[in-house]
Amino acid sequence: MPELPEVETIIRQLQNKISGKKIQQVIVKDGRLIKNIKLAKFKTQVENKIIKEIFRRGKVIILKLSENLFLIIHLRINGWLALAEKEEPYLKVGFKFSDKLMLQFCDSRVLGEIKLVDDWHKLSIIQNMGPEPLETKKDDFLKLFKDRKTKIKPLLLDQTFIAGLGNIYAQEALFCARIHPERNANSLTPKELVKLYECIVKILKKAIECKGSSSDTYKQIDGSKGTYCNLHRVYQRQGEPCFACKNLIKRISQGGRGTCFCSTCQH
DNA sequence: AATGGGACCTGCGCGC
DNA sequence: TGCGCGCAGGTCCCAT
Repeated sequence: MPELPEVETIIRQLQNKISGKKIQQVIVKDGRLIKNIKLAKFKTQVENKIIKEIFRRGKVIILKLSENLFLIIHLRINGWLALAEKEEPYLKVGFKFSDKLMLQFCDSRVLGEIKLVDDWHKLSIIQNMGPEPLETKKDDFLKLFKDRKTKIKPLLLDQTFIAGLGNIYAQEALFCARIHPERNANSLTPKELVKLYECIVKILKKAIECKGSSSDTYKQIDGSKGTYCNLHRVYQRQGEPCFACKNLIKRISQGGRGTCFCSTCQH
């Protein structure tokens, strides 16, 4: 799934490759992804605009265009971006430049989102979003957990609590910190929270270094894979031996989503 | 505030 | 071999 490290990888690569380019033509293969604006208007508004800046907030990709327009891209579960001349499989919306390269939003499940807004700060997903884990100091991180009674794993997935973690990195961080995913957040000791903080930072940085996890459809913009999936310790490893203790990794369902963990190592 | 469910979607793997 | 079912999960929305 595209989570913080995958989205960070994408925006860094886009910054190098498409900053300053003019979008000559918008190609829409599936209009369902375009959410807040009529198709025809979307095309006329985006065509001939210049890409001024590329950044992200949480998992949201934001392209600042000329004339103060913002193109908002959310890959959700299965989306990926490609930069190529040739049409990729599952191409849904393409942005063609004058050199024939095309930024391609591909999505096999059609759950992704594209919006065009004049102020990205006003988007509700942005307004409700919790802090960036890599820009949060340890003490501020610890304060977030005060009075939170919910279970720790679903809490880490909650983007209004902390931004950017998804099902892969939440599970990996909990294993790294040796914390059981069903623990109530307010039962964690300061020592455990510090460990969790350090694990989240360490894992996200390492995953960015590896250019993300290509467990599913995610790829880099040139089509190559991210290699952090080779370092997964629990995600999708149910029934396989724990790398630390050899006991079998378990899988439970929390809030409708799978959680893999080691019941021996994580308490 | 917490929790659970459904909706959005389609590809894939499984059982029969 | 082929069909149908259920699962995968990010986010939003509604109900309890």
